[in-house]
Amino acid sequence: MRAPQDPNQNHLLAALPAAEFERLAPHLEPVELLLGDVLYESGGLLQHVYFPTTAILSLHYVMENGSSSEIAGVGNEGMLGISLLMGGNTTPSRAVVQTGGQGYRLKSQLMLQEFKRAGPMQQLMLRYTQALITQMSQTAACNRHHSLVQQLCRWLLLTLDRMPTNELIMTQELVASMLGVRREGVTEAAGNLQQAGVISYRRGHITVLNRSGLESQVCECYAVVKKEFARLLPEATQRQDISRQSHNAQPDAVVRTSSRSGSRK
Amino acid sequence: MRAPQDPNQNHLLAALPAAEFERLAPHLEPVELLLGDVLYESGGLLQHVYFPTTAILSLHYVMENGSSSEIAGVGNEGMLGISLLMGGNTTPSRAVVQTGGQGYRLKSQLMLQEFKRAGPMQQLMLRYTQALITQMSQTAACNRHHSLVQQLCRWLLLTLDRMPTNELIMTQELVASMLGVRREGVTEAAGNLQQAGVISYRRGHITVLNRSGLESQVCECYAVVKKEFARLLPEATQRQDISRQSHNAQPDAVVRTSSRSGSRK
DNA sequence: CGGAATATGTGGGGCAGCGCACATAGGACT
DNA sequence: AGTCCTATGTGCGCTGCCCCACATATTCCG
Repeated sequence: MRAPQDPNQNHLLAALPAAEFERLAPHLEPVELLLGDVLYESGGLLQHVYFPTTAILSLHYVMENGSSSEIAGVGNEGMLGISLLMGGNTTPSRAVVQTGGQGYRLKSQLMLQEFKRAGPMQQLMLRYTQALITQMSQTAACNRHHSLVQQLCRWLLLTLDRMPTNELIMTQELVASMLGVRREGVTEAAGNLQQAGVISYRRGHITVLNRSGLESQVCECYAVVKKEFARLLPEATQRQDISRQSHNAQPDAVVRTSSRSGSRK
Repeated sequence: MRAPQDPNQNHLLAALPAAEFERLAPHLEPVELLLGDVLYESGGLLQHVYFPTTAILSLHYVMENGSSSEIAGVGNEGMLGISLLMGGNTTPSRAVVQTGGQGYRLKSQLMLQEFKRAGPMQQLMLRYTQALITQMSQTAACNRHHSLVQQLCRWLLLTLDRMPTNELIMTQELVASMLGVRREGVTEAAGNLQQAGVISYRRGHITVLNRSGLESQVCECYAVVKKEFARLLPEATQRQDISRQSHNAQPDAVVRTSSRSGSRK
């Protein structure tokens, strides 16, 4: 149904030296990730870690009163499940699929084994962790100091960077829950951007028409995060045209994630 | 001038197995940390990591427009300089002394060496990193969803837990810059708490009179962070009365931190 | 003891985002 | 074509926090 994927589409996997990659490749299990799938529940056990290729995942904090905010996003530049490596077997945050697509998953056990070799994989994961921390910190400060429009621009740009196209499949309601604001607020902010000719949207679709328009309105937070990623993960940031040939370009069987409890609402 | 300190006053150091502790102990350098000292500048090189005993440190993000927010605090339960271990040689955040006191520092080189043994120290530090991430995430969500008073309570409780007394040496101006809000906002919020008999303050001093009063007004974020610390670092959370006897209870020479550029404003 | 510096109190006006209650419109399904 | 569900637009009053300006109080220090 979908185009076959390649592990090298994930920048972290692509950045691994051949030896490490070979060791893991047979265990990388291609998965189809559907919008709204809940990959980790807050406090739940981590059975797998995920390497998105075309999908985008999102780490959320859900508050007692039901409102929530995105803490960080994970696309093809990263991995979901860092807290496994940090030694907790559970995450305190919830992980959901923000943009449907594909990815690979790996059993926690195997990932942990590889990490504990204290080799290139560990190096890479630690640097990725640092980048993630930067993203979270910046989000915290941005939540405090910047306007909704600025934050929307930041979020759009970060998402756009993880997408092959410039069209997001995304309702304003969903965007609102990412940013932790009211839906009406997003309607208004998106309206502004549309009037300015920067984006256009219709029922569940947002198309970015003019990227530099976003960049002119975004707060500094976007650039800070991008720069830190580039600094910490140069191998994973640059294009990987010259990288390894695909291994299992034709995945044997695509596994669907089981828990789809969050598909609606 | 001050009471001599003991490395075991820092919970992370106290949680180290004897072998690791012995290896590091000779290199732990006692330092006096003064209110306002800047230990790391954003983007600067990390020369040392710090283990506070009686001091409290604070990680800040400073925005382009000059406003700032605390991202996380580090007291005797933790260590400053995690990003060294994650592989960046620099921090993106600024670290300042929030409450004057004592601590130990260790040359980055040595810390890194110990970390790379992939032994108990690495385990401990990774778990601490996870706890720190939780704190940052919770801060991000809290900034979005909770009121100033709630956040003030959270901040007071977290700080109190790191203090031997219940009196903070702290102006409202400083608290405001921690929370990333206006000074007047803090005045108002603190006024509420004072009227409720929960705290009392005078020019630069805040005394907590009724801890449970704070707990009744605080948002969930406080408990979440505490719980996660307890889960991840049980050795470092429980009392350490039974731990090792002090090694250099009488520090040979107390070093003062050099960069004191931030002592005022 | 008197003055300067700093910390805190107070008030007015403004605005961004909230909560609520609807009105409208797009798209899917029959 | 009609129906229903969901997504989006809009208006209102409200509140929390902002910005600015200034009044007072405390402490330090010469």
